[in-house]
Amino acid sequence: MGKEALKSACRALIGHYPADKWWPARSRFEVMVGAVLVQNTRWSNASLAITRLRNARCLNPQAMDGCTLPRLESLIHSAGCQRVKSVRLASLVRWVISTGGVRGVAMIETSELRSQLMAVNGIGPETADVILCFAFARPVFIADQYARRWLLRMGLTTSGKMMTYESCREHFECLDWSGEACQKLHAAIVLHGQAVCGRVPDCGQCALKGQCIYNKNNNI
DNA sequence: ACCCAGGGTCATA
DNA sequence: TATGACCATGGG
Repeated sequence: MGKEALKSACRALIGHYPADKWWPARSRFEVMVGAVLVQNTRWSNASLAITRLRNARCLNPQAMDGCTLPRLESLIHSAGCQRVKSVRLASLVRWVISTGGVRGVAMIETSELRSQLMAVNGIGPETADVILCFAFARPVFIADQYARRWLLRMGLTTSGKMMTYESCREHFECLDWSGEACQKLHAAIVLHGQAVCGRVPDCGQCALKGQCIYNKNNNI
């Protein structure tokens, strides 16, 4: 599949799944917190935890830093893996504060910011890219499971090798879109992935109907 | 009662 | 370097 074909497929997908302000958050810090809480978890569960944090006035770096670990655990309980995620949030907040707060973080250049995020305990490639894209509007592609399935279903098999996060990301480097465009693309990929109900594509159930690009070369 | 979701880390081989 | 166990909730 050529670059132009990929671009046009992406534009088509966004056209079918237009999502303006798809990531619901009132601040950049809230996006960062949400990115950790939603790891391997449905958004509905992560969202409940965010609401509890907000009601407890802990949805800012200073307040969260003053939170004890047990209290953090109970506040984010609904997101699951609370013992793991409370430690991750604490690590994240520590880094944010030591970097000069959210304003300080925002001044760091993208590739440097990515490696600093990845150095924080609990932040891997995907969470780092989510934060870069949705909290700071940086032009990065989020190569999550939905994106990998999407590529595979369009016929991009990686000759026996497994489709890793990085190998998927490389396919989209040619896009060179704005941060806002990357946000819309990720939203559309996720929405479409959810619409076809996970592993088994069924175009009858998604908005693309018969012309679903998932099924063009569906071999999963 | 099972199954899984908008992952990442750590221990093995 | 590459799988596997583990975390743990709420909804289907």
